[in-house]
Amino acid sequence: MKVTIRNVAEAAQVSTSTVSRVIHDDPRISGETKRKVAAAVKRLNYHPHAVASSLASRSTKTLGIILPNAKEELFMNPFFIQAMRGISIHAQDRGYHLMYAFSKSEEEEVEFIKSYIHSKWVEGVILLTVRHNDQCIAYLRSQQYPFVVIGRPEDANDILWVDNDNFKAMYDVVNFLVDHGNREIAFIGGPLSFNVTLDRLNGYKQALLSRAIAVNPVLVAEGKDFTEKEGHRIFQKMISERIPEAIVTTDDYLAFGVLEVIAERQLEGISVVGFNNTLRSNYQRPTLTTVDIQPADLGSKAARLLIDHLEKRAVVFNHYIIETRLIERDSTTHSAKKD
Amino acid sequence: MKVTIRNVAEAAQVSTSTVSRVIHDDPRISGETKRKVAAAVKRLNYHPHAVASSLASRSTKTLGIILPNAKEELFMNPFFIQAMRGISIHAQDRGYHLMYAFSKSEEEEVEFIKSYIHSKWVEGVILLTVRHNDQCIAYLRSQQYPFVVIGRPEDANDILWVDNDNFKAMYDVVNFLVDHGNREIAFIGGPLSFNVTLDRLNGYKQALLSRAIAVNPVLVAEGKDFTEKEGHRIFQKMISERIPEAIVTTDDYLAFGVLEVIAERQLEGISVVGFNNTLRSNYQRPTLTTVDIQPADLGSKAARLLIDHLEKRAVVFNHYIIETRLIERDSTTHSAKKD
DNA sequence: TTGTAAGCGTTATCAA
DNA sequence: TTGATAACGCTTACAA
Repeated sequence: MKVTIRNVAEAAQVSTSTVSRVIHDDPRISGETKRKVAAAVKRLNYHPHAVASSLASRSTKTLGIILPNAKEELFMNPFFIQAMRGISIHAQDRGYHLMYAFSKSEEEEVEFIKSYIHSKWVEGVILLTVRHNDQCIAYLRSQQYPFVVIGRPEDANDILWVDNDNFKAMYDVVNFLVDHGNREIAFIGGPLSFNVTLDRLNGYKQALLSRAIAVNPVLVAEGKDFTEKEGHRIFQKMISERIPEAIVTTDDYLAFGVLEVIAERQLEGISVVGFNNTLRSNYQRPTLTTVDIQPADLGSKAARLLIDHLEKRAVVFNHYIIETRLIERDSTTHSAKKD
Repeated sequence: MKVTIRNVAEAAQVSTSTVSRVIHDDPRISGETKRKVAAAVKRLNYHPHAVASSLASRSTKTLGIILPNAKEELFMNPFFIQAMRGISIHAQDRGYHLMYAFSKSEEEEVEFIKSYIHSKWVEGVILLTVRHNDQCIAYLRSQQYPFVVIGRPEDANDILWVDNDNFKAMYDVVNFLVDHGNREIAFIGGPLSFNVTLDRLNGYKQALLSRAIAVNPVLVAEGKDFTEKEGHRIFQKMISERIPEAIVTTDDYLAFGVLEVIAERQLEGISVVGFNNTLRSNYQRPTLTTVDIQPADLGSKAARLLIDHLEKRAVVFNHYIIETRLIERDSTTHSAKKD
């Protein structure tokens, strides 16, 4: 019933090693036997047993993906599925398989990683997010296990990572706004303890500097989180001191909060820009101008980096920078029709 | 460096088979040796090599998930990531691993399935969608390979599947609308070639019947697809003949199209209900009343059904029905504030 | 260019 | 209750 390499060998009148070689396209095999074996493989409908092959060759060609412990909310964000898709596309091209697991807490994440590593199922791990003081990164690093993370980790040396250029992304956004005639531009970001926030804040400051606009501290605010509520609170407070011409934020949800205040106060002609191109940004009224971080690209490049590393290709980089894309919508045109 | 079962055996002064038994909690092992071995395992920090174990036991405890070839669009729908999450949660409890792959076309899907099956990596396959005349189902069936599908397949006999009760879901929606004083209720569905559509149409008809309301053929329409555009087209045509008091649809996007027409024509007091609780339904104005199909539940039960089957538990069912949940929002209250 | 045979790290069968 | 030992199906020195 079950056809093994042995059967093929017998059918083709060669040894099992020869069959193995033909299957792996070993160059030192004659065209003659190659044909003979290939024919037998076909005739018997033989397919190598991946598990056996993995055991013998000590290589599973499998990567593991850890999905973060997250509130339902997080999965409303297409980021994850898109990143997983990007990873899958690249992994396929390189002949790698993918395993995944959702966790319920950060500790559980580490447990999964341990189980992946110890059981020797996966040869490398892909982390889809970086946390402050990330336990997973700490563990993987301590084990010297190959892994890549999406997002720039705190200590990026000797670690594989993929991220957007958050400085440049925000730098470009601010320039875009200045080009459109805005000078008083506010910045509302998440906690500055995140690299992302810091990078974007720096991009904001540098862009103003480059256009010879002074940074007004009153127009720069750090949020406690990335929520709509927080965006609302911050902007409400801000306008009691000064009403800017435009606001850049580090997250669509912060921007939604800002838009709410604008609607409530019936402020006019104020531009707002978000980050992440969330689904909602396109259905919000007005639709929100936002920065797409290209999650599928992030995923695909992460897979590439990790596989290159596993296969010890001449890896020049330990990271990739993925281009972002500004998506212009109504929140920066002031031509939004009022429903 | 690498510690194997052999090392543990030597350290504990027993045979490898004894170690293996202890690890698998074989009942016929004395407490004494059990302790001895456990100690050695701990001391040496031994972890079984999953690949070797799989080969010997002929069981990988791994399931494969095929993600459909889909337009970007589809992944805006949280269904997939939620279903994958549900699958993961259950699989973890049962000690199963998961592999996944995105495909670019239906043929490629079949190729993935073949590769999963032939390589013997996975013991069963989970399909997240059913197509009309589904090639994947046809192939898996022809190979007699264990699989489960989310959605009711065309020939549901001898197949494992998980689905909502689409008849009942729509039946309840219509009753809800009747309870709220509506009598002229229209139905706008996708192609009737889909079981889903048919089931929901039947639920609609039966509910009207039960409330002694005649079905008006003018108020029943079949769409060519599930798009916003199609919903718009159909409803526009429908109101040229007759304006209903309420509309039920088989998909949020169809409902969005209907809402558009309502806004354009400034019709008032018309209720609209969608299906799937898409992200957008909650940000649309008015927010859309819709039926949540509980994707995580669908996933989790799919995993359960498949694993039960693989482990040959006394499986009474070849399917599970997942409850739906009606989410009431502004589109059925007529109290929506107009932005 | 091909074959022989020793692993790869477990589990399972059989015997004790 | 435990131990030998032969699988599991393939890869890979090493030999020829």
